[in-house]
Amino acid sequence: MRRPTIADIARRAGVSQAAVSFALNGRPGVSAATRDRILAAADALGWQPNTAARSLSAAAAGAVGLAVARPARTLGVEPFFMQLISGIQGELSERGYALLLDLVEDVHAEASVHRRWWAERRVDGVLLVDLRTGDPRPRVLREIGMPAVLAGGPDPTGAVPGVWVDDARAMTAVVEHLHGLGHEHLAHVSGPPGMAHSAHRAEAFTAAAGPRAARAATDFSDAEGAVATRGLLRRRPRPTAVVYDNDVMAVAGLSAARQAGLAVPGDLSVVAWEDSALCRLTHPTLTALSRDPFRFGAAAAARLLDLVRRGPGGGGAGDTEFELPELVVRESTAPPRPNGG
Amino acid sequence: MRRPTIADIARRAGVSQAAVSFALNGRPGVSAATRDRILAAADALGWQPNTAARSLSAAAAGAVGLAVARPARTLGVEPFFMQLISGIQGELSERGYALLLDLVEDVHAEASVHRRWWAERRVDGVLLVDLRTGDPRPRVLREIGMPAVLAGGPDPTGAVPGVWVDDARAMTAVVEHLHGLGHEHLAHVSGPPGMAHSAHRAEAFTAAAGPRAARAATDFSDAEGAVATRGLLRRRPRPTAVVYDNDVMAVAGLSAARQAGLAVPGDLSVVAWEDSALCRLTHPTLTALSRDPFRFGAAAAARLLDLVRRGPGGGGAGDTEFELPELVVRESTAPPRPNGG
DNA sequence: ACGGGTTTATGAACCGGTTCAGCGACTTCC
DNA sequence: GGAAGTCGCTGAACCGGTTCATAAACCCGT
Repeated sequence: MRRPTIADIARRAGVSQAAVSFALNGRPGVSAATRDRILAAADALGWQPNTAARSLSAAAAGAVGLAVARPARTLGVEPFFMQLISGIQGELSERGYALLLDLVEDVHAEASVHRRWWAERRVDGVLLVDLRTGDPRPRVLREIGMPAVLAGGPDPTGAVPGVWVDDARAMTAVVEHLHGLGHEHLAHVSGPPGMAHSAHRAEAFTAAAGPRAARAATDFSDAEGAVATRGLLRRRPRPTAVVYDNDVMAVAGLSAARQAGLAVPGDLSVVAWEDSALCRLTHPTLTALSRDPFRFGAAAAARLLDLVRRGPGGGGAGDTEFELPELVVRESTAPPRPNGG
Repeated sequence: MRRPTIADIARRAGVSQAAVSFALNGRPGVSAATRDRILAAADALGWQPNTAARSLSAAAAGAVGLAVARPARTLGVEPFFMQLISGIQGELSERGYALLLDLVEDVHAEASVHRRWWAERRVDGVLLVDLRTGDPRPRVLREIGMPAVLAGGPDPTGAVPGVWVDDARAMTAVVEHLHGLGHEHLAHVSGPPGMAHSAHRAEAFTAAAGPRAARAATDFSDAEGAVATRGLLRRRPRPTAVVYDNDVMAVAGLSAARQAGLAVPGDLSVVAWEDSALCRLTHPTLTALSRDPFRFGAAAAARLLDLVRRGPGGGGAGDTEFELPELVVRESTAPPRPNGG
């Protein structure tokens, strides 16, 4: 019960291996009648291409990689990633590509995974997430010449094309919403300043809310989100609204505020950057900035496959803008109490 | 700037390709001196094996697959999965294996992904999660003869070896803890009865808490967790403690209880089956059953690689028990109020 | 000095596809 | 009717490793 190969098909259909290959790949060189006979034989034998053999001659792996450099602890809690992966997956499997996943320590480890994958010809390209300031990855990728797309770009060095969201405009919209409700003392709990998108948002926040608005940086974890919240709430004037850079920290901030004896949204309005089930789990439910990570992942994957198929030097190095996230207003934002602050 | 191949190494070291292959794989047939020369040449050229070529002759893919049939929505919220994957990943990359991930609709789609992966020789084996009652996957896997390990077994059909946790014993421990606190009216919010481990736990709950204890089944989502909670709280006598089959539902239940005007743990004690950051995010923090998904994943992956290396018919079909989860008591469980119920 | 055994190295086949030069047979055109 | 072109198909090389039969070189004891 050996796996059938094209040789078996050729024998059964009474043709050469080359003819079988042509027929199976829908290229000219065989008559319609012969093609049908070959396809019927392949079908009867239950033939499937051996990826290794195909990769070897085609010099393409039929797979793309995603290495993620975040502690599994944080990764797991953020629904964002799974949805992103799910979106990527959908796009890939539709075109017969597989997804290789690797969870690593940091961006340097990620860069070496990329190197290895490329050297071993395990993947045809990679997706990048979480660009850091001074990130080594774009440089490495350009050096080895592997196709790559940055989900969450744009890459300031321009080495890697990106699918990106206009965080600055989104942040402005959030701040305007809070201003519109009458809030004057805003605060922002950001992720690590080393992450490019985090830094962007922080800048945009300051630009929109004014240089005296309160800010705190964290590692995106619930723990630091809570600590940052406590710190901000001790300030005078006390902020009446906080924007959190992810959903997990917003939930943690909610708990922290409650423990400090503050009502949400009465004493404090809360906005989460990423929308997810988490934001609907809490009481009150959280106002959140909602983008569709599923479609975002799909867009990035599509862009990558495009790049892969174009081959090296195929142009199309530009960035693609993804739709602006939408602010979903729920229970956690309201006008500040007149006696608050 | 072509990628170096063993032919290049052979030329540089002045030996045959076969000698290079022997040297690089640490097998006998070359002298120590020649071996060193070859390794130096390989190093100088920056050689890495081409996985496709290696797979083709070795008839091994150097990768294992994980197809998950759960909606991305639920998957994302449960930290469990990412940690599990992270654990799997750690074990795999240590031994040079890659992980293929696929998110699919249901177990039937999963079975066809398995079929395709195996036919294409993309993977050497797969990991299974979420065994269903009457699950088609063990049958298919046995039919095609692909190595597989069930994370969360055991498989009642015995077709697939599993790494499993004694849920029944764990459930008994939880119920005893609640009994010990003085609770008499317990309830259990389980996952879908179609999931084997969920069914197991439900049975164990009934065995330990008595046939009249309240039970509700859900799809593991926060939404159904909340609905189930509201239903249980309308019962008379009202349960004073609820055991949730995952962390997400426990959090949702917490909100539902609060909205119903009940204090936790004063009026209602809450236990979550899976421990995660989520359980520490809430207020009060949740008492939870904690197993280490990271090490659990690692154990399952190790078992699979073992099976893969043993080759077909290599025996070792037995199940492996993983350590019993530990009950981490936090703020959400306390003795019932004497005037409660 | 010689037979037997071990160590070291080689050439060539092989894994399962893809691809291309080449070759009949058949059509087309003048 | 013969040159030119097209169509359908084949044989063989090729991708980059692994492996095995075989041979050359070396070691040993007698």
